[in-house]
Amino acid sequence: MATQKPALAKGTRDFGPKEVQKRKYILNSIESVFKKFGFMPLETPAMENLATLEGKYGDEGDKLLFRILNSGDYLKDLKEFQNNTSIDTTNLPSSTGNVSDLDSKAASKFISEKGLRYDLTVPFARYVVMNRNDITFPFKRYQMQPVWRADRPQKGRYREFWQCDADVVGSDSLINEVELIQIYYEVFTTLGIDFKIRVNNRKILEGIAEYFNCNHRFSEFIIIIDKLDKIGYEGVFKELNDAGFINDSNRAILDSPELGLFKEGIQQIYPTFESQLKRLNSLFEDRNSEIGSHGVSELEKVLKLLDKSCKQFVELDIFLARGLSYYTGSILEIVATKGTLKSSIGGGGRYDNLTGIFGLPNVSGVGISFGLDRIYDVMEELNLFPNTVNRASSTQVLFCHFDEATQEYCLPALKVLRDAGIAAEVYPDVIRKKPIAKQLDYANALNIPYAAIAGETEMQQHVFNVKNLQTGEQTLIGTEELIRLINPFI
RNA sequence: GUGGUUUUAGCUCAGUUGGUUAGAGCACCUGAUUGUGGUUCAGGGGGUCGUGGGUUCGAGCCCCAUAUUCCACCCCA
Repeated sequence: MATQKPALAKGTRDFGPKEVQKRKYILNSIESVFKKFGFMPLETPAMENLATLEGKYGDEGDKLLFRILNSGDYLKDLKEFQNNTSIDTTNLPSSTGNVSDLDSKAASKFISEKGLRYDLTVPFARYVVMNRNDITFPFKRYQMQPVWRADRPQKGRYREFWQCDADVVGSDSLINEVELIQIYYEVFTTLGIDFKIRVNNRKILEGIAEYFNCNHRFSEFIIIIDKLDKIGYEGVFKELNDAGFINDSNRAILDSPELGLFKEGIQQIYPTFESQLKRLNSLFEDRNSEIGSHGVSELEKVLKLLDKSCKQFVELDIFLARGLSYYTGSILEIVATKGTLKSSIGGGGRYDNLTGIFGLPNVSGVGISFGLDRIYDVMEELNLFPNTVNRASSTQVLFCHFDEATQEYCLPALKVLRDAGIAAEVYPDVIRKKPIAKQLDYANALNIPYAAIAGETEMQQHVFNVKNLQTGEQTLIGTEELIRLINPFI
């Protein structure tokens, strides 16, 4: 049989012992903060029905869904369609009943019914609707699981990556926004990451669109406006023009540097959040933009409730438009301020209508997400992992021996150490040639700090020759002393 | 989805205008050293040059296709 060359699927990675150790450190840090704020765990399946996933993430998102081929004879329905029997073809792009007239998107409806989850929020909304009678609202849940996107991999972008989400559904209160920002603050402070939280409100964006008379093509307009800090005023104006947004009714405003005021000017001219929001509000009042004013008052309330230490990391970005199409209120985005990763390491917002799609209207939700893999990349680049998690093995002591007799002599001591809560192991094989050198090599490779060497003489004296592998010091001590050496507090 | 880039030993990478048997460092194994590692010295094993085609007397090098890596755009964690 020909051997095949082992390889990973595109955009996926293995995590060796060291990586897992460090990823768990991040996960544990996040989870403990989630718990402290009263969130409860949830896990959902890797795959969902495509009907659950499709249409929730916009057209771009639909393209990035990983679709699962139906099991069994997955061409069966397609053949039936070809034979034009019982399938309703009215909603399909091709109603000719001819397979060759179908495009891939239409054909996929016949051969794929399930997909891998794209995020954790939509499966959560699905769960809430299905379990509405058993859930006590407001429901606070956290969820830490992998998600999949059929994206082209690049820096900070993978096809399989983990999200750590905390969401509250069934509560309109802006206290939730405040608490979620506090969670961000606590987690990133604990991990030692320099960050800033960019905040905005979807209603402010809608107010801005109204201000420029562009609310008829809201998201398109906002996506262009959002690029202001990237491509500048001229770039935005050109893109708006190319997209046909500029007309006689708004040419004057867009042409004026007032557009620049929003991004380039507003933070300089108005140094505090309060003054920025006030200025924004007066613009909205000029236009009678009720929704814009509403967004301003929501943000004002959130900022008012936020404690000082937290607030210094918050930055108002009135053009921040996160892609997910389901946000209706607050919008949050986290970026690391040091390191080379420019894209966000977390994000979130409020969504009022997500459960409505599944038949449970009037339940408002708000949530945040941590991007585990990007957080890992930032911490790795900036060397932020503590030394204790940089070790692959947690073993403290390796018992080294020369033959069967001395190996057996180690076993009772090994058990005593483990019973005392100390991670310890015995080298499993008996080595005839240079046994100690081999076993010390093993301990070094695994960064094990102590070696307990048992030879003929040690066995007779009921002791071990305990070697500190960092300093090279050796002492002859018994099991009890060995325990105290490793953990003086027992 | 668009554009560019990468792939040669376990790892990181050299490899001249196409020309004998494809190299280095690290790692690994053996010995100097039969109870002591991270230092030194000597020796050793290991590669269908991503894969499949093509051009050529001859291909790691040129051409085509494909996979993959990384990067930018789009979009996003």
